[in-house]
Amino acid sequence: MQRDKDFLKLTTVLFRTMQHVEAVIKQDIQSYQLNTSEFGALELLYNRGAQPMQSIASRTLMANSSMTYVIDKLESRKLIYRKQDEKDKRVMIVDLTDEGRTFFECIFEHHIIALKNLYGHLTDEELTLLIQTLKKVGYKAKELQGEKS
Amino acid sequence: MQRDKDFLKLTTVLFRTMQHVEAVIKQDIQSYQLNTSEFGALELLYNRGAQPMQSIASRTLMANSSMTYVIDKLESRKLIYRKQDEKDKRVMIVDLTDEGRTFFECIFEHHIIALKNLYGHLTDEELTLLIQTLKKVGYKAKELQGEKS
DNA sequence: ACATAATACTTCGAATTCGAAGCATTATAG
DNA sequence: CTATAATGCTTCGAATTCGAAGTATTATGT
Repeated sequence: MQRDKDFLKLTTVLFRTMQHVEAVIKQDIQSYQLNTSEFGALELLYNRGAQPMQSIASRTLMANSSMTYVIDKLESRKLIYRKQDEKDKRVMIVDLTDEGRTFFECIFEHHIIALKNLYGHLTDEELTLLIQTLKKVGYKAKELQGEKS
Repeated sequence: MQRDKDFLKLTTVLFRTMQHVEAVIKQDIQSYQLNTSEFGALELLYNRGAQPMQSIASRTLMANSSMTYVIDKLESRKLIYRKQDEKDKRVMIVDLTDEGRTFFECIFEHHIIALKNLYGHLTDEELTLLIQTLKKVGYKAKELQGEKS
């Protein structure tokens, strides 16, 4: 059946494309001495303000335990800081330092240029439709995730 | 600029979707006691026959050193075997054992069903266009990869 | 109010991936 | 033909990620 073959094809193309896209983005982000997880955390804090660990982890789709590792590294570079929540002492609030904010603003412009190089050849229609269809696949995948065998 | 925002959006959607898709596919493949790298190697050997290490690594987009690790594990389970190339003694040829071939045939059908659940709600047009546009992005990313900052 | 459960984060050990260095073999330059 | 370079694979150590267990705090049921 042709459709079955297309499903296999899509899987292959998805993995291959992601591999290459990740490499390009990683290369860009590495030039700022960050990895993608660290960049993701900074971006989130920059755009949405201070967050509990938990919320950073869930929004960046990482395990809590991994987030501790990522935040530790950013904290040791003074780009962010932790403070205990006043109301709930279990919660650690993470926020950008002034240094971290300045740093992120500086690299973000460069990052946009890298994305333009990567996606700039797509037409508006391709771009819109790609986002839309990927979302559709993503929703279904997320839906399937919760289930058991 | 709207297009810049769409580039950011595409990046987010791409990573999020991949995260979920990978989780679903990993979940399926894990039920056969394999991980995606192992599955990828088996699939390649099944579809294209015996291969040198090198060629498995490059086709699955993995580092040679990682491939040694993956092939070691599959070999210890007797699903594949290594043999030295006659003509060039540096080269190790990898091939499925009979047991490995039977095993892969058995799991492959199940795998297709998992993919149907994942992608089955896409129309033919969406499927075709998604593959096509992803390829376009992938080619560009691959092209950019070779370059230096 | 108190025992129990739930929650938030961290620590720990394991798995997977990579790059650099090492080893053996083959190709190449002179 | 021989020294040197290139190639193919493996070994090693480091980085990153996860899940399970541990700790501290808060919420809940009775």
